[in-house]
Amino acid sequence: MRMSRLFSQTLREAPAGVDIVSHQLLLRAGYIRQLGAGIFSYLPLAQRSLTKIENIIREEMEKIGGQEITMPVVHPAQLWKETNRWYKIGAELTRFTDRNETDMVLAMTHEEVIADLIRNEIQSYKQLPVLLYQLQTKWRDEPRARGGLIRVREFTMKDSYSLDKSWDGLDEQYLRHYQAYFDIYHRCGLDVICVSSDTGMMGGKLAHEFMYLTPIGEDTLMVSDETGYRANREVAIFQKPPAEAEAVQALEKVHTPNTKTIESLADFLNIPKSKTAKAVFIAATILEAGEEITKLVFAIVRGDMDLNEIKLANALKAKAMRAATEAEIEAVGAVPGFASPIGIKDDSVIVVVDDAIPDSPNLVAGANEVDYHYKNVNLGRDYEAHIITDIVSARDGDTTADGKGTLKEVRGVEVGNIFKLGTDFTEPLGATFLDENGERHPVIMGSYGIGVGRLLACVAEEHHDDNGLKLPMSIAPYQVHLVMLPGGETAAIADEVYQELVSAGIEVLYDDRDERAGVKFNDADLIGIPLRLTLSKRSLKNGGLEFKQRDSQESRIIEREQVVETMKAEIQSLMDGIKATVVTVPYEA
RNA sequence: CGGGGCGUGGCGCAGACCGGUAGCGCGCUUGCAUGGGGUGCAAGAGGUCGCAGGUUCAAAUCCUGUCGCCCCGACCA
Repeated sequence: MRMSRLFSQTLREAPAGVDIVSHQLLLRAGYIRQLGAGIFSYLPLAQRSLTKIENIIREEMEKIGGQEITMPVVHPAQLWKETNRWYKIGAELTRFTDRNETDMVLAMTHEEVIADLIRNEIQSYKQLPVLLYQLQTKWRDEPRARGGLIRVREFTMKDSYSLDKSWDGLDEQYLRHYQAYFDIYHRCGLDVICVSSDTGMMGGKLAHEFMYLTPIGEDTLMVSDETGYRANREVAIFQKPPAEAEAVQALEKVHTPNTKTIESLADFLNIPKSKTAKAVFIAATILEAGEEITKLVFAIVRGDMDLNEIKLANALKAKAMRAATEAEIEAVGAVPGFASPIGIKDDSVIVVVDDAIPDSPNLVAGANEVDYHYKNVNLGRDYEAHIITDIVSARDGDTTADGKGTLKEVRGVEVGNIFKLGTDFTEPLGATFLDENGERHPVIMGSYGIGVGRLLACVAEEHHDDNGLKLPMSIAPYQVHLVMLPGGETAAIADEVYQELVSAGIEVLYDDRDERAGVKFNDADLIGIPLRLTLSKRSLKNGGLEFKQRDSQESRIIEREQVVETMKAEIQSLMDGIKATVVTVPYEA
């Protein structure tokens, strides 16, 4: 490609308010342009990289038996109503009606359509297992897009769906995806870790997320170097520091003016926060006898710990949760700031207690009276719990659940996920098959996603320097950047070299513009093609073309006759280097 | 959805408090010079100041509303 014709311009300065490196560089290097919040156009350079990433994904999907299909972006809402997600999912699912006033949705994922497809296409166990995948546009109306391509509303996703007749079959396909995903990321030059995760809106039995570790990541992960434990904080388990054993004391009301927070309470009474009980009020939407109802939930955790809303939602099997309003809290007789389950008569309130509380005697808790708390509050004697389970978040420095290691808190960007869905979608949609004995069973399903644009953004985060991008050979838009510095015969010779390289099947970005050396070198650095050839009067005098890798300071002269062969070898060598990073990763459930 | 910020040529910004000819840098066009890390000189093109109302003799500037974008939080696979 001649740069004089390339539909792309580099920018000296990044647009205002762009502060994530990948976003800045992809904009400045002319890869992407923004249309709206979380909506981007991909210019030729980005498109070429994305296509390469997609092809890597295709290869790895085909390797594990995947067959590519394409499903629609617009779905009749009927399907989503059948699985209940029409009702469960909030505003991130975009709904509209067509000209006949039929409810429609914009695809945010494709489990419904897959299940619909197979309920019509699959009747027999002989047709299973199957693995279907697509690379397709998703629309998710995120509350807040951010970080350039890190979090967008419209994006291309590789989503695959495994279909099996047995749970063992699902396990196998899940495992194959696990390794295939590592291979995909490694081939793109990205190192990731795999963590246990919540199943969220997907439902299902088990899920893992693939995380690129970076401080700009939106997910908090708990990892242990000693034990290899890795989990999203949403679900991370840990060993809770035990409270000191002591005899149960008599309940005692104390005057505690202006102590609405745990900090102020602990300070006022001069006790550690671990001697207090914190009450958090949540309005949870729960399905009861097929009806959605909103219930007030008292979540009780020890004052030195933080409530984990995902764990709480899972404990309640809640569809949705929000902070309760003061009015709702007061309506059941509790007093915000001084609230606790003690003396609450309203039996519609669900009390969920963290499992550290039963072992923590004589806590200080609210007296449901302004400026008063109780001392020596004990679960069982002073109040009852409907549910006792783990509902607090692990934190940096906590002990692993097995007691053998320490948890470290790191940030990550989720570049992929894998879900064991089981029959969550196939059952409601009636996607069944007949087994060897003529018995009908729901197909067992798995769902696996990779965000393609986000992956590119993460690679850009990982591979850059102060001057610009340094994309890995496997996904760089071009393999060689040929820089012609005008003067004498250089343009004519460079034209020939360009043709020779292209004829040899090498992907070349050829800077044929009448620009100064500084402009060309700076643009080349920004765009980040891995190999650079410079052809100038000086290089010719020195015996040929100057060769430099984007990722290196050194350069050397290559005779013109050797250029094609040398480039082939250099490309191969970089590809071999990437290949060496593609390794088997042991699966840890 | 809560909090904060910002909308002025393609990009980055000033002008606004104190209403009166819309300005700077980069980029773009043309010419001359230059020619190995964003070159110099000169001449140009390009903006109904997000949009809609209002106040005023007069609005980029003041007021009201609205739309959009960014950041933090909530939320989210």
